[in-house]
Amino acid sequence: MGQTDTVTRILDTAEVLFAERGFAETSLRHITSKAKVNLAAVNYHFGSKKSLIQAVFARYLDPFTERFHAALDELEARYAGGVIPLEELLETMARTVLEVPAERNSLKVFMRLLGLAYSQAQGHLRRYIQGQYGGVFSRFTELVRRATPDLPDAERFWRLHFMLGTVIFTLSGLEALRDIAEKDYGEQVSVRDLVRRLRPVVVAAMSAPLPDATFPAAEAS
Amino acid sequence: MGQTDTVTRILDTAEVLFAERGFAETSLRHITSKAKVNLAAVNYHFGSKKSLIQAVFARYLDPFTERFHAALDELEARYAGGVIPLEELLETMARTVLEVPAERNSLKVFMRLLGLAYSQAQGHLRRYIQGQYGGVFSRFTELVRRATPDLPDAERFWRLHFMLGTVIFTLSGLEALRDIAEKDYGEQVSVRDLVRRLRPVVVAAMSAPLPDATFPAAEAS
DNA sequence: CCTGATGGTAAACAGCTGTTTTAAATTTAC
DNA sequence: GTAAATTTAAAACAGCTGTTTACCATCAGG
Repeated sequence: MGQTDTVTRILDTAEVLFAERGFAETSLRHITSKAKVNLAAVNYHFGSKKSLIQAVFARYLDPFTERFHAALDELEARYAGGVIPLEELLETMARTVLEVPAERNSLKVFMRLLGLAYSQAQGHLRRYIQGQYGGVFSRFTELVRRATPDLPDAERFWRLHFMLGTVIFTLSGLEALRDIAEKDYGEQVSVRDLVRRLRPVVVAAMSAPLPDATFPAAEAS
Repeated sequence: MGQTDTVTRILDTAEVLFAERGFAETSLRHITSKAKVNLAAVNYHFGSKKSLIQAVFARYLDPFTERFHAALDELEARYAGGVIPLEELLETMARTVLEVPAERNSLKVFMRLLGLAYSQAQGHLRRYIQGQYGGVFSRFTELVRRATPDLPDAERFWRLHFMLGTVIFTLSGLEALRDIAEKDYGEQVSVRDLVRRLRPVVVAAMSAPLPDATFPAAEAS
């Protein structure tokens, strides 16, 4: 192997470029030239560009799911079959999300990738992620369900996705927002600071009053 | 002119394809063939693909800004220099956002485009939108500032973006989420329904308690 | 020393991209 | 009716895309 493994050099370069420019806008030639690797190496090691994209995600999501499962195990044990409070669940998820990329100083990249996974059409990616990592998410939502028994199922579903949107949108567009914030308020914004600000907002959103019932005979839409 | 203007036929087709697949993934040939228009017509009428993308946005954002300015005028007149309540401001914004594409039944497209404008790197687009339509947004945030005098400026800034994330993320990924929701809860979800669910969440989030102050000597990050 | 992998390289492939060019058709103005 | 200006049409352009091919290096086991 070279000074660093060719495979990891490709992954390291690819994830940064993907995060910066998106998948379609990042060519294999751009990746390989920046990684100082031969063009064919990508297809040799990964088979295709699609698989490379999935590999980039797997390198984050595999450790994430493992740690998250472990953290939930620990939590369930601590509460011994009782109900785990919502704050505790959210806190645990946030901590795990931050832990994984922290080791490589790449939270920004990780979040941006998550955002792309949602926004870019890339059907194969959503299917891959859903199939590979849908399990942890189900486990988490089930625990959230027990923590918020008053919330109708549909309402909880939507609110969870609202908050997912908040977090991914904010942290993935962080670069741009940070620039504006600093210009307007001269304030240095760290991720840690943002998470601190996010917490009360997410909690308040999840415990907001239920919406007024719609009149059953409202016009169709 | 043909049965319908060539220019509008291009725009109609382009916005749908852009919304479905993103900008880079949508070729001019795809657009023109589906619009039954000659390939060169795009470059003839719009000059370039970039300009076509901007034109697609302008067709939504121009009427939006006009109406939104008018609605804010009306609101300021009604409250005669006094403070406009936050709920009123949010309500007005929501109403205007829904009004514009309602005439063409293309809210889904509009939201998806907004999401793309944020998530796709496309530097020129963000610059164009910021330069062309930054004004209304500034006016709106200033009114929000007066409506929430207790909120520190930075906190308000971030919360507004949190909520922007929630709305854009949800409504732009609506297709996918709708599929999941229907499968899981057998529920038909209309945009109107979603907006109804969003309202209490957004209000609660904006009025959430302030986060605990960080200890000044916390470790850097 | 030969054999057979394994990892890496350069070149070529077919296909699609946005854009331009050239020519024909159509509309408008006088 | 003729001339000028728009608009459409088809073809060609250069450039980039992901992928494949054929070839070379390195090195282990026999």
